[in-house]
Amino acid sequence: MAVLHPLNEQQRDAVLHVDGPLLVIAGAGTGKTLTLASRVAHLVLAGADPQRILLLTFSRRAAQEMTHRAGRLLHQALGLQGHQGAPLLPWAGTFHSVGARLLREAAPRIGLPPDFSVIDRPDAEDLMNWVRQAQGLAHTDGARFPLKGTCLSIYSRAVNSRVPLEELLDAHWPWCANHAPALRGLFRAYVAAKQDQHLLDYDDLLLAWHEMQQASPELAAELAGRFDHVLVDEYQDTNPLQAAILHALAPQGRGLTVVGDDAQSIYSFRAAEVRNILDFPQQFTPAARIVTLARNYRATQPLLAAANAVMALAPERFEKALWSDLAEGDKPRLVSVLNEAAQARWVADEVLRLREGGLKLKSQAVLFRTATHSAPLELELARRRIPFVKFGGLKFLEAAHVKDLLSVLRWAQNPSCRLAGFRLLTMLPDIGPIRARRLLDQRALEGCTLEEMAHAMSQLALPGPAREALLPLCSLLATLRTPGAPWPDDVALAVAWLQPHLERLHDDHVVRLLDLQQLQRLAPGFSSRERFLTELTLDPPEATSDEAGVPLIDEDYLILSTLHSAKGQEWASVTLLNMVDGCLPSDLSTGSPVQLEEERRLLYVGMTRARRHLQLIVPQRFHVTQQRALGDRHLYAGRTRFIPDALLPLFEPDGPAERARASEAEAEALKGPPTMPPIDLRARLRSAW
DNA sequence: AAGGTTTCGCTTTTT
DNA sequence: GCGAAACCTT
Repeated sequence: MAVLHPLNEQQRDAVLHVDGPLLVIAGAGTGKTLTLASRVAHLVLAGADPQRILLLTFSRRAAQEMTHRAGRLLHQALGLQGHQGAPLLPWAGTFHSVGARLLREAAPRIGLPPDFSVIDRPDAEDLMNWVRQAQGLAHTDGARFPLKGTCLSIYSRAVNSRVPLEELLDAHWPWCANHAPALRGLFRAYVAAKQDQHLLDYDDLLLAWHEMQQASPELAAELAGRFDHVLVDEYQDTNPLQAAILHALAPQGRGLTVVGDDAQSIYSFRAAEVRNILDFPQQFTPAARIVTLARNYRATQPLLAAANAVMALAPERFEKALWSDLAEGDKPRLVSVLNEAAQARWVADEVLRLREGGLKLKSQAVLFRTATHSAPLELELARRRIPFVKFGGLKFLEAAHVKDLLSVLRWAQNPSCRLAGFRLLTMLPDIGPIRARRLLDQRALEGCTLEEMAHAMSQLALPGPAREALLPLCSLLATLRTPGAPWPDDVALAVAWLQPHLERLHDDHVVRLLDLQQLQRLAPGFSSRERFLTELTLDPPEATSDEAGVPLIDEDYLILSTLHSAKGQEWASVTLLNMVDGCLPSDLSTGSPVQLEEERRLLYVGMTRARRHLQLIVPQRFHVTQQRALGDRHLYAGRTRFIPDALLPLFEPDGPAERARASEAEAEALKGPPTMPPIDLRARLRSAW
């Protein structure tokens, strides 16, 4: 069969496997996507109904990639011509987005309001904050209560890991352990607030899905019966809750395929459990079949040797060494530079040098541990007019004005959403938290007609300007809530309402308005207001439309990305920034061996993104923001502990500092007195206590 | 009661 | 170099 032709033996095994559960251990660059897409195409050719195939991936981007490739394979196999991109796999998406769709559909039967809104992380934090204030936890003198973000992290982890609160606090937030009872009360109130306002946060999408399976065996069976095949990508990054959902979807493991790589598990902070993938086979009787893909088609042997060596130092791992036919190639380079500024200059130089050599900017990427690490490089790139797009970090959707617009649409869609109402009302002149709350308590603004809303206003003594500003909002809501209002004209109306307020509140309203217009252009791509709101919160547009000049689609640009966002991608050339202890592993993640191991895998993920060129940059001296109190704001940092001296033969030393050192060494040999080694000031500071 | 201003404390990774 | 809480002015 044509679909099988380009595959190797193991890949073919994975594609042809029938019936029982299957685990595919797919190392980096071993053709995982091709294999999974081929399996889907093969299933369809063998008679499976695409409507009854559930494909769960980690990100929406991965889902698109997968459906695209499966579609192409099918087209080729069926000898179809051209562009007939039929909606091939309607059930491809993230756990969260699929959960949202299933819940929306089942809402009437499970007591869920059909107009529920999905809220993203910042909104959930706002709500948590609201409840936190209401419970008087905000200003408790003495024992500081955890901030909203921390509260939400604890809540989320409790839900996803299914670990009791006290145990969780002891393990991950020991300094909050004494707040356990207060946190429990807070969470209870948080859940009540969500239910009152018809809101589901990210965790609810999984939790409610799971509860729906548990609450009714009939419903569970019905859900399971809906799909003949369930395929899960990046299984190493699933958490216990997702594992439980999956188990209920395919109790006997029939038609269940999971694919992953334990060496690339990097989401434990989201309660992902490597154990999920390691224990998968034994969950079933007979145990699941295991197919291992170890032949790497991406990188050259020298790059793989270095990556393998880094992972080989991990105390615990699933034995598998990647190999490649591509013997030719350079070792990865370990580049010493003086400081972060020198790092930025070196990277810019190198990027241009490679481009001269014929490598497009788009096939080069610069990766880093945290979004802020790229700041000096971004400045340097802007200075030299090298276009780039950054992935990870701040999202378009998190900008205040974008949230304002979405709040209008959401409040129209879901009148119970006080979160949205509060946000909009407090934007108006002379309306602050108190009046906003009073207005919301009237509940009349939840109505559909102007008359109802006008009544609410008359109940309150409002200053003139507030009254005047409130009217247009009410009339907008009344219009948007009229059944059968034409979509996507809603967005234009909302923008028109928002514009004068933005002009009044922000100096940079021109840029903000441009963002909203961009959003307005996206709207027609969604079938309804509800889909627009839901899909946008579950899959925010990646790149920020910053004023820095967003490159045109056909223009060439360099990729900047966090290591996490680089998952699943590959580039001809990859440069890793700040390969020093404190950045990787991150200072915040050196607490436990488990965290440390995850940082090691993060380095592995970064290194295995490269096809031909791999550069690891080590700034000798770099700026540490936490150390302001010390006069010297720069510190000497050592090379990352994941590349100890023993591994150096696998790397090629490079960089100006390296050359300087080489010539220095030469001079030393002639002169005599040794230079002082770099001092690890931080170790000294730590040992002082 | 709102809204602007200052000061203090913390600072990852993402669906 | 950022957000939340306290402080101060209208």
